[in-house]
Amino acid sequence: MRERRGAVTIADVAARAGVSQASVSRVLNGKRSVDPVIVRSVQSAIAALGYAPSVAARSLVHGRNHTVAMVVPDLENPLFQGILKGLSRAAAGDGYRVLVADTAERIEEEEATAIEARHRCDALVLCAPRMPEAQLRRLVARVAPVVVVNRQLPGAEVPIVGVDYGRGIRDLVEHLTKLGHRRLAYVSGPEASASNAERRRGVEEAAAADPDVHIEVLPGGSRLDDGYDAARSVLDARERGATAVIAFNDLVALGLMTRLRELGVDVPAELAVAGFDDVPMARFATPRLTSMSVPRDELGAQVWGRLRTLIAGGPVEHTVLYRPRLEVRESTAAVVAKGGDA
Amino acid sequence: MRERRGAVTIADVAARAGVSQASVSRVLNGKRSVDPVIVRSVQSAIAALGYAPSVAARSLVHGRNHTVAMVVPDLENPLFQGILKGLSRAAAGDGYRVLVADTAERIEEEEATAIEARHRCDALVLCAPRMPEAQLRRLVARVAPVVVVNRQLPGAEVPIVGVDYGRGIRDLVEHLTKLGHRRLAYVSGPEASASNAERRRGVEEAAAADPDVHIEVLPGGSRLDDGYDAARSVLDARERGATAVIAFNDLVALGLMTRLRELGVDVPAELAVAGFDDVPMARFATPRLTSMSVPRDELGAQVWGRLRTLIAGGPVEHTVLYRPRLEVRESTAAVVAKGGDA
DNA sequence: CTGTTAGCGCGTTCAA
DNA sequence: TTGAACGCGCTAACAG
Repeated sequence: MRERRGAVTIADVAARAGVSQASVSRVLNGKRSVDPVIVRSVQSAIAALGYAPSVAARSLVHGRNHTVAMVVPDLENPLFQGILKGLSRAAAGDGYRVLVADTAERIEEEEATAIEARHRCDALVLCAPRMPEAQLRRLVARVAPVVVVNRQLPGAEVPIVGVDYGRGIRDLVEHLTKLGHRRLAYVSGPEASASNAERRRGVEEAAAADPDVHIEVLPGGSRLDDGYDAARSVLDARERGATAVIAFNDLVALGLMTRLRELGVDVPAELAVAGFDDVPMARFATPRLTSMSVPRDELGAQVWGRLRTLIAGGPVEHTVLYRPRLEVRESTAAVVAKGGDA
Repeated sequence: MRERRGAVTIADVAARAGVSQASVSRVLNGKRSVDPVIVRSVQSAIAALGYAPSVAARSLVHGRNHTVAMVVPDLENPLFQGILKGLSRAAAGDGYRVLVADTAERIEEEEATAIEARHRCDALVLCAPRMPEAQLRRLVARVAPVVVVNRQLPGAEVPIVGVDYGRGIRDLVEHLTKLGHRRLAYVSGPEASASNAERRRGVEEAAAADPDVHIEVLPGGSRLDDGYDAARSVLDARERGATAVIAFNDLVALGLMTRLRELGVDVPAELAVAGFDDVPMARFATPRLTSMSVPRDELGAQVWGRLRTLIAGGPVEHTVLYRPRLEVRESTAAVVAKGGDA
């Protein structure tokens, strides 16, 4: 791009090598058989002139960019960061690059951003946890090829790569109930977030599966501050008998633990706390945070695999959901008989 | 891109509106004055056909992509994440998008990656903290327009946006000496890192400025684990009289504090700890981590400003270095008279 | 003010 | 095997 006017073109190479442009093109693309003599002269001409093919011209001819875009609401989110990293590295292996289209949380601009990004790229990765489902369906049909991250979209012709949050939550609840916890609290994530909805479903299923288990849902958020601020309502829940808390994600859990420590609440002795995502910091918290591990980079690699198939004209591959892995650490311990409460 | 063969082109619009392609083009670009009647008919044709201009064709004609690439060694790094975010949002405001070129720590491929990325874009942002200076100089000249992040490059014709690490460290040392600390330790970052070198220079200058102050340099790294592992040597330094530690960055500081807590060393009573970068978690650590705040997003915005000027054919603007701001928190406190040591 | 023409740089027929 | 010619979709001259 921005080939400073007068950049060396294939014509210059052809002239210097004394052959036609077509021959140069063939050498460049290894097409057909070309006389070895010509090959050499072309190659040396290329080297001498420092020629590099014009990406723009190639794109125009092929209708392909070798670029894909990833649409995200917030680059701050560790999950998306991991996916971006995994995606960009995997794609690079196939000569593709990744464009970031950060919508800065403006979900009303998400659709337009996606469409615009699609015009510049061969395919899209859509991370739109809060876009209304109907809108997402329409969008997906319009911008194909596309891979959707972390959302269910029943019946839609689109590959989905994500995390089985429901399953993760159920596994986490099981871990806690095995430790003797019966009354739990779930500090939820952003209201409209699809992955939060899945977690809540997991919470409900877990509660429904065992009549002894009760899970209270508390408002929360997705960041450190949200967890910090949720301490108040968490402690209220504790008054009502809760002995363990599951946070929407690790950031919330870490923020919560910070506040609890300030308030002199001992984790896990007085209250067990668990997070979700297993961010690096989880292992370094005090106490070390029990969490559900999600293979962030691997998700990105899987996304690329699906995308690549689509770009090559292949079929919509099956949805793949990673089952989070329980990482038991210090923040969750067996429930302790508790004195004087109702 | 990937205009499915047979996408609607400007010719279709022209035909439907009963005008020439040139007229359509004019309407599209608001060039010259066009008969309002034609404008309307073209617009309705565009709407009816759902026409969207081909980015590839435009790029070929203009020699511009409206895309810039950011080359980074590691997307995991909070600083680069912040810059990417700030850059991508600022660039979006001018209709530009950002391509990420993650070199996956392979510094030997950095140059090739940068050149390749440059072919797809109108300009480059180079984050190459470990690239040898001579190589960087050559590269910068070759891929212009380009902005360099977080490195000094005396005499080179390139805008630089960065952080004044030396100044930051000196301010931090001053903070500690005011608290009565005289013997400090600096847990350094990656060996070849330019920003680590600047920090070390800051350390030396601070020590040179005050004969009473001694600063010992310890090996370290850039991640949580590195800080955790550095605890051993930090404690050795403490045996030698050090009462305060400055870590390469917050991650290292946080990892270090985790280990210290495990070992029963009280921060800040027995040892003061300070970090650098002021990542969100710093405020939520226990104790809350004193750190030097760096405006990550703002850096990205500044980078875009410089890049935009360059793309528009403007001059190489002055280097801008942000002076980190001291955020005093709980992890640093006044030195306490210490009993029985040498 | 509008239409015609000529490329932008490359890949790809189709003859030779 | 090679080269000439055309077209990808669009914009910028130049006439009219």
